[in-house]
Amino acid sequence: MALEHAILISLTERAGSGYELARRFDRSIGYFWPATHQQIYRVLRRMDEAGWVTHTEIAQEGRPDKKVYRVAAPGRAEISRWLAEPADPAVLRDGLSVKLRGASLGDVGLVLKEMERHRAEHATRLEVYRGIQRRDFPKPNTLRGRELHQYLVLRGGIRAEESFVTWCDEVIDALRKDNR
Amino acid sequence: MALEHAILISLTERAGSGYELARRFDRSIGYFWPATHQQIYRVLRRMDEAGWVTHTEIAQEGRPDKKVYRVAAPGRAEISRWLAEPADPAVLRDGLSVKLRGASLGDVGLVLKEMERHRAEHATRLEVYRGIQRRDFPKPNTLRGRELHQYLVLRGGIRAEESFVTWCDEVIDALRKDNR
DNA sequence: CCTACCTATGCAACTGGTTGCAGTGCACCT
DNA sequence: AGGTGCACTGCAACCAGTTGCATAGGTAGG
Repeated sequence: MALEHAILISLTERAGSGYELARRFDRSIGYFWPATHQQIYRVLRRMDEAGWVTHTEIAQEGRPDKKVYRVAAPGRAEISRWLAEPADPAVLRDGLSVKLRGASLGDVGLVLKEMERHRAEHATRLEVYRGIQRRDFPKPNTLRGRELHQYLVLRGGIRAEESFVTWCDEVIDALRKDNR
Repeated sequence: MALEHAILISLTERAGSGYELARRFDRSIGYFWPATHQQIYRVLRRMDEAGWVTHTEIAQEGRPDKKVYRVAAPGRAEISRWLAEPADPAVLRDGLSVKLRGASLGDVGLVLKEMERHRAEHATRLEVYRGIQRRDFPKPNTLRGRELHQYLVLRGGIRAEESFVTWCDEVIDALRKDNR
């Protein structure tokens, strides 16, 4: 179960509250390990009880108090233990492919529309990734250690989105030709 | 929930038992919508109760009896209803990326090994896909309708695996250089 | 002024997916 | 003779993830 570890890793980079973590997940680590705030809160509490993290309550004015979590020694140990065990293969669940496969049982035109919509969404996300690359990693070949690793993960996202967009184009093109 | 629909689509292509469906999922539709036999059995029963599918019990000699399911009219209606509604974006959960991101908190060499292992697995799967392409779709530009759609889904798998393998190579190369 | 959204945490109920087990009979290997 | 593996279905327990809701003050916009 990698959610614990994704949170721990994110917390080593910077301490934060459940809410903040949920935001972070929305725009970085959650691209390949999505999580809702609910899940994050639950896992944080569990890890707190297990002693992997500690929290300090911070009173705020004008906005609700928050609990800022940071990784404790057992949490760090747990990360390196987990890093050493084999990762199971990435899970992909793509309803769009299922639809495409069954397209001829319904309105193919609608599936084509869906394809175009997804193409647009992934193109947007690709631009987001490229923006991050330009802003945060302008000189990739100077990177080392943690920053290099972060950059490489981003590269994976870019590659995945690129190939998704290209695939959509191939599909859209083929469906249009088939329709003529 | 696309598992119902993945099963229905698979059953329109060919009627079959839960067990057979589980096998099929293992080597085709399950590549982008994985499911265990347990899940398939449960969903089949639910769809049977809902009238989306019907089953005939088939007594076999030497091996256990089986229930062969086929799609009923309401099931077909349900497919085309579902095809017309928007698909939510593909979900990816990739523990390997999480590991890479946190690699510097543990033994980077081990993460590199993991990367190589995953690279090999994905290369194998890529070869499987390419084999299917050669065998089942030797002349892609003559395809139309259902076969075209199936081919296009396979193309998506090929593209995804290709880009994954290339990414692994990029990562492996970069980690090695960083280690020197 | 009212609505809507943001920060912040959390409970409760639910659905989807996983794991472990159990039974049965045949085929194959050692 | 004994073990493993395949074909076939299924129960039970569990774990992970989703959805809806509650609370509560602050800010921004129509």
